[in-house]
Amino acid sequence: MTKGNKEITIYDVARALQISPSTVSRGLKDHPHIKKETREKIKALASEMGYQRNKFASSLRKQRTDTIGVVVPKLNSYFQATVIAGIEKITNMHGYGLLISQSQESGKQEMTCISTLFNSRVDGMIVSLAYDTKNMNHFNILFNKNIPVVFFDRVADCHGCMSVIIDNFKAGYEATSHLIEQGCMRIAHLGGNLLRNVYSERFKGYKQALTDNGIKYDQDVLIISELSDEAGISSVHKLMKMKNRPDGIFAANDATAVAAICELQKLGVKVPEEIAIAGFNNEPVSKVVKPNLTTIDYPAIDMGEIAATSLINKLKNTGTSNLSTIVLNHKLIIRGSSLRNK
Amino acid sequence: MTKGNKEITIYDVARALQISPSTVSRGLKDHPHIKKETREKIKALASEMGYQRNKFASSLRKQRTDTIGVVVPKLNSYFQATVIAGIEKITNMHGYGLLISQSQESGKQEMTCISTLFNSRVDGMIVSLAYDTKNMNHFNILFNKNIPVVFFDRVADCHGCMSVIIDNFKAGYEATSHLIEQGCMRIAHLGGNLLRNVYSERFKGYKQALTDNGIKYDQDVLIISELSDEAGISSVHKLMKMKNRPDGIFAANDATAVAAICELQKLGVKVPEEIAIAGFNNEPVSKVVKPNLTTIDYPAIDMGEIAATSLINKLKNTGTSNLSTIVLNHKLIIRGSSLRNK
DNA sequence: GTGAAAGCGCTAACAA
DNA sequence: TTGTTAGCGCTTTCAC
Repeated sequence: MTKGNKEITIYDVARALQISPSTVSRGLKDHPHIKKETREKIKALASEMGYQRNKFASSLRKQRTDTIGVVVPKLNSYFQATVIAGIEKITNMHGYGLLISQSQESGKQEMTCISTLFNSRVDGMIVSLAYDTKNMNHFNILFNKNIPVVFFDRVADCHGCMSVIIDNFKAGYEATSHLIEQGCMRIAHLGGNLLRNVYSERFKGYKQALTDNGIKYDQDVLIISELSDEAGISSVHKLMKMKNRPDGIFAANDATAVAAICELQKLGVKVPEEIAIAGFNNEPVSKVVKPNLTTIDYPAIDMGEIAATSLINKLKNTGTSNLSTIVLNHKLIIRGSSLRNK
Repeated sequence: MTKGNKEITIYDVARALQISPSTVSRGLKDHPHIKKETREKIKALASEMGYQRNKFASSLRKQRTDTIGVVVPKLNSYFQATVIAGIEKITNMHGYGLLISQSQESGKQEMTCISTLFNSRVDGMIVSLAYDTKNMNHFNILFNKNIPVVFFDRVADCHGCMSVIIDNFKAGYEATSHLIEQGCMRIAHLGGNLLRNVYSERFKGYKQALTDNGIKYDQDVLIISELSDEAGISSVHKLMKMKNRPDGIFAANDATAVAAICELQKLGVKVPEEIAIAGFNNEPVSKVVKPNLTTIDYPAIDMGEIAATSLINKLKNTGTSNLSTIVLNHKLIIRGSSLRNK
């Protein structure tokens, strides 16, 4: 478009057809007022002439962009990429474009993303919060203009935004209970920033499971980190140095759990015999590590599709758009890392 | 923007300042004809009033969108996400927006992506081809309108498009030579679609290394697949059924190599003693699998940055924008999966 | 150094 | 069922 031959406009089509531009405009979008015959003619000629709607003129006029912004912490996980595939599927179906950006887990970068997308005048946004986002002030520009936001996975409770999540409390409870069933008496938790719902809920579930099974919660074996590989490794060292070593670990994500397994093995500790381990997310790597990782599976593609559908419903004011939270099912996947020989 | 209070425009700023809209427009972009003093005043008030440039009006008028389209095969790899981070960094610096889409490794889906981005009137595009893209016809709409395209990693030679790649031939040669040095005499190759430069070059390098070391290339141990986990598994079965089993495997990506290692171990075959293995890409999983995977590392972030920089140079007609191919360095990372005890 | 004015291509209220 | 018309907000040529 920069240089090449000039674009075909509705005026060109109108002139060729000896009708008015507005009729062309209407015909192109199947406006019911236009005679079917005329519509067909318009569409046929338009496509023959290679007409492409000019989104800028249209957005300018309509005060809508038909574009949705997406902000995820990182793109490089199977989970996120799959959620996005789900979002893409739905938004494409409804003729929305997608502007995707990554906050790189940084609250500061997240502000930039939000503000960039805001300046691009997206109609709505789908967001999963960065690891260290402290408050939601940077969303105010959106709320002030009534730009709807749907959160998924890492959500926040604000301004009645919709959220799509799983029951992280229950999942944490189940993973921990499973470890207890396997005979663990002292279970460490490698958790994330408790500001994030996903991590605080998983932690609460963990604690509740301990309590319900008569095990005392011990703060010494709670290790909060950014849940990286390195964190997994250093956490293991910390735990192994204890006089009172844990015999189980529930990690809030797979990366940390996997790093922990590898490091434990390096230290000569047997998994699951000496320490049983469970992770979270069912990333593909959980099937590579030996023993395979017990973890929580949750439906990334559905999360994306549902988040997108909710947002579009809200934008179009159709469907049941005032649901505030949608909770999807998760599943505990039991594998070798936690299964003690029976 | 949909409903909320109306936007501030240059007219509002102009009125408040008792000057003309054109002066405001110029002042905002530091046009040299405007007195410095006036410029400052304009900018101060504009930001105070919360003015945001309307990109649609601007694009409509300028016939440029300041937006770049990106098409990658899949988002869910460390490599791709990192390339994109590199692209984002550069494009943000230059005030370009980014439209990202995934072809899901399907040539058909790739057509849709290209055409959607084309309809969004991106100024230029950065592309890594899908697994099974057969021809480049769907790029013609871009070439016809002089929309510049930069390819990275999975590139194609067409219309003088720029490409950012590594020397896949050399990398394949090195990986194979390394296996030979470790004593492998019969090396299988798990390759990808030879239509893709990356796979054909890796294959050629493999073949050349065999030849240079006096090993006869045997087509029986070349297995072409879509390089998935499943492909790794079934390939291993196929190879293990042979009377004349290979003692080494060079896989064209890490996923396949890792799946192969796991499956071999399941079958009771020792890696690297009985079969030495090398992969490609240095995905994080290569450090999880036991033994750790020997692989080729290449600079994803640089690839993204360089691709973006080249494209922007081309768009702005600055820099050395007529380079056709940029080749980055790669590195053979030797790990346990190929290291025979010495 | 600043302003007036035209127009980018589309949509929708209103008119016919 | 179709046409007329008035902008959406910005940029830029031309004039002063």
